[in-house]
Amino acid sequence: MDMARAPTTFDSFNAVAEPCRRQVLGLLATGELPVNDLVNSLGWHQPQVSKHLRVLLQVGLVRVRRAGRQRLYSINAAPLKPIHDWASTFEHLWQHQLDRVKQRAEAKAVLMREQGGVDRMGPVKK
Amino acid sequence: MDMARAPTTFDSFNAVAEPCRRQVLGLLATGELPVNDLVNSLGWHQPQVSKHLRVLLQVGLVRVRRAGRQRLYSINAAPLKPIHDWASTFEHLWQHQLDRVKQRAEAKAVLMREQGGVDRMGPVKK
DNA sequence: ATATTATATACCCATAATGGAATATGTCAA
DNA sequence: TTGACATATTCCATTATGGGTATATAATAT
Repeated sequence: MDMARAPTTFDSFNAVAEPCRRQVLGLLATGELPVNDLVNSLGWHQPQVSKHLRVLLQVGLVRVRRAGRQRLYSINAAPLKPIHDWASTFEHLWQHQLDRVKQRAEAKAVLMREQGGVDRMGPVKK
Repeated sequence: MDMARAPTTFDSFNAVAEPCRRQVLGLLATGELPVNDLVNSLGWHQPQVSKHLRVLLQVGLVRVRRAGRQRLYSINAAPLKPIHDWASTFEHLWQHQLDRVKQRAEAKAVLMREQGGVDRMGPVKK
């Protein structure tokens, strides 16, 4: 009865979920750019670029400045911080997981050294 | 002519764009939980919870384990790392921005101390 | 076998997003 | 003014979401 899905302009999480928009931000990370440069770098149709920029603008991830007949877009990374912070909340969890993977790998390495086995699953032939 | 929007199950970026799903992950961060516990904690309808869990499962953000007639869901944070890493790419940008804000605040504070002015915009009365 | 509990799926609806193509707006030049 | 260039907006078709409600499936208890 209400929204089908949070609009892309709802917050930076939604705006950035679209891979295209992440690409745009990636390019803008190097500095201010006019729309046409983005169009050329990305190889997309100009309206598409403008539309993605509009979404980014609405969530405050980019700023615009007019220079003659072009509009120079620049990044404003601040709204990405909440995303980073939120993900950080879970950092210890994937660390542990990676640790476990690493430990298992090391344990295997030890076994190999001890028994001179081969790095392969299954029982080791005696 | 193709996808209207990347499916929520496309990657963790999209899965996590939905605030509800972040809530679920938040609860699971404390440990394995059966669906019903989530339903009670969140106060949503059970099918809704199951559906969100399904999306999280498809992008690998949760694992399931059967225990009798219940299914115990646990978090698997690994797919959040790419999000964290991606955001980190821009960290220096929002740092700078924050630094600039802080610097401006400090500069203002200095002026206030020097001239005993009031924290207000506009020209300072001589 | 049947009832009960726990969870998943199917169906409906309103909303909206994406890319493409065409067109509008705005700015500068001649 | 007219034309060329830079960018934005509108319209279209396709796709899929998320909530609600009803129902299916699975496991346990009686």
